[in-house]
Amino acid sequence: MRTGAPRRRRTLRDVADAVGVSVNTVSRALRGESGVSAESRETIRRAAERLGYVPNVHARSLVLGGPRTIGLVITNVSNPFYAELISAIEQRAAEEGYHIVLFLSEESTAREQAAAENVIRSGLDGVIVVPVQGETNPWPAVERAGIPLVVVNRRLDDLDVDTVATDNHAGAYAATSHVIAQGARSIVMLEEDLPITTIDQRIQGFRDALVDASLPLDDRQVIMVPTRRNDRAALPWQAGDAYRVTVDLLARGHRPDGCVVGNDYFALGLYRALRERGLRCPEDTLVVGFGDYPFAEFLEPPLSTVRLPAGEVGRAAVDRLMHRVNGAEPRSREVTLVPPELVTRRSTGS
Amino acid sequence: MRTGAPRRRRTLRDVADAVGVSVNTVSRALRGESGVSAESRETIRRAAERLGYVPNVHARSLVLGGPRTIGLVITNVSNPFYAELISAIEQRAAEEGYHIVLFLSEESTAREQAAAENVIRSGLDGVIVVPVQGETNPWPAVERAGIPLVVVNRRLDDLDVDTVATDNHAGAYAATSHVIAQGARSIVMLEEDLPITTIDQRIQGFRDALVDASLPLDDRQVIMVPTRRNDRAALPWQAGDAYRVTVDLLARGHRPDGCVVGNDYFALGLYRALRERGLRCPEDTLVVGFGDYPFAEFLEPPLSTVRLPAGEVGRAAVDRLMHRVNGAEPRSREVTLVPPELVTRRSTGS
DNA sequence: GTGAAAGCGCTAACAA
DNA sequence: TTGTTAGCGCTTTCAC
Repeated sequence: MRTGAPRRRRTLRDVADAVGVSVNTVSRALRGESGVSAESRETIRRAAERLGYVPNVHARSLVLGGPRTIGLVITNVSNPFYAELISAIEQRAAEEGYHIVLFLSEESTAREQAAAENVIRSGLDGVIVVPVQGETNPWPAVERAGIPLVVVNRRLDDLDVDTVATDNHAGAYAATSHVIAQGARSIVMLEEDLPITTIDQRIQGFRDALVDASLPLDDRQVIMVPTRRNDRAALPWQAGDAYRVTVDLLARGHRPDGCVVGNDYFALGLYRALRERGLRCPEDTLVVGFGDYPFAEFLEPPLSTVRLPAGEVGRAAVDRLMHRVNGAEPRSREVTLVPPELVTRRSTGS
Repeated sequence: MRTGAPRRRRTLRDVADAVGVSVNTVSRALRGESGVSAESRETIRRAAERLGYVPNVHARSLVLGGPRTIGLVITNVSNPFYAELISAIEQRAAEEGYHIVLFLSEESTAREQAAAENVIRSGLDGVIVVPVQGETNPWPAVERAGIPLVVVNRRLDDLDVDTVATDNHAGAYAATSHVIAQGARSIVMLEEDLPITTIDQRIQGFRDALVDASLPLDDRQVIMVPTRRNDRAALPWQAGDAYRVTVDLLARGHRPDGCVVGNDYFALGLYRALRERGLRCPEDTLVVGFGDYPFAEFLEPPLSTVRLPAGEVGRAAVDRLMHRVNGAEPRSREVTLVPPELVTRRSTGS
């Protein structure tokens, strides 16, 4: 039980006064610099301890230059893609001597807005962001505040900004072409119902592959799985929602012989729905996922999927940001597109 | 192509001199405060822009008090448990007005050491850490530097420190008792070969459950899956390694009728090994996992598993840390144990 | 070995 | 509306 007013934080001055030496001496003593008698050093140390002296980082940073810090604004950590992305970014940034301040937007524009404000207020040296792409776009303001920005994994078309992303169109095109090559003719695509460029581009890749193969294209072939990202932080519902959508599809009499799904969680739900209807994969329906999540290879049947280059994307984003943080040309925005890789397994008959 | 020496960073002073007003006026103009004529404001803005003036955060922080920041040192983001933990911690910390600086140790003592040094150097307000528990333990030094510390998910027995963890013993005990209740008599446990308390305690829980059920206990019932965390950041090898270990086990003629595995990835490998041998789950062998990873419910058969309270643990850790950061009793360490929850599904015959 | 003084770049009181 | 004066808490000359 401590009493009294929440007293002012102790400073070097307080310690100095208590011991009866100068501020300078205390500073050097506490930092272990030479040029202080062993005796006074001890006295000072003890006084500091007793008073509960804690150095003021901001004052020190002002003189010495504080740690360099970049913000990382991610929508969701539970997505294995982002997990790998974070890991790569943290590692590369650490190599460059930068700290990472993590903000989670959870696909909410409000939280994204708050993150952007914090980035500006804290004056971070730069920021890497996976934008929510909702009604609002707080990132131009960050650019205007002079904070270098790199957008990752999604495109911000209304903002002329450095971007590093997966080539989702190519990924979806390759996946779709693959199931066509394996004999599928009636193909559906399942995508999460999020208004983001990532998904737009995948849908386009799907369509282009069908068209290029001279297969008929019907809008109903692209099925949107309602998103729930706004409700929950984690994503465990993804498999369940894909399951329900697929059950519904099958109940209406559809019998696709090929399925391209927007992420590997969806494939889990799809597998279950197919099993329950007595449909076999790959005999009756080929399935290809997106992400190559750690479980994909161990499903029954092992899941063909588009492996996303999360590590590469992350490292490229840091490199790009470092470039600008270190004062390189203020105006030369570029878009880096990293190609994904199709991994074929038994779910597509390989 | 820019020439000349890497010139000093611009300050308010520079802008003020350029325009011919006082530093103060520039400050207020740039911050959009009232009490500056629209005219000079524009002039000042333009001059600042032209000179490439960027405010010095450290100086501002010194005056205003910078953002409060806590460090979060995690071993691995690819583990869904940690993903949820990070999410919960970030959210709760944000509510309290704190930023999160993320350090990834990847189960490497070297990186953990570096993280600890950075925490001290940066003078963070506090730190939440999942310790590596290797040869070295850099955390006492952090405590000594006066930085409040909360250990999460593992116990640091040689350090008297606030700890928030899952009750792993209880989880393993419950899981094991459950498969016993479901009829298993010859039970094995698969655990990752990491020298951490988490795993020690689970093994103990497993043993205690067997003993309490008067079942024979043999050291070979606990099978260690070699870890590879030191090589790779992500964890996609976990399923594969568990697979190999299980194949080996079955090849040696063992036929356990119950398996308790240390994480749900292991269950994936186990499932495959059983399938290949023509063993059925749950008919021939009951399986229970740890983690309730997002895919667990959608495996075939759906996986019984111990759901870990990652969110609760994370929030409790932040609360505990806030307590100390806000200057509460310096010496009253406590260990909070959050109970996990057994989720029974068809893999144990439910 | 120690202290006095200056200054890091900014904001805030108070004058003018 | 603007400028002057004081710090914020620390490190760093440079005397003594």
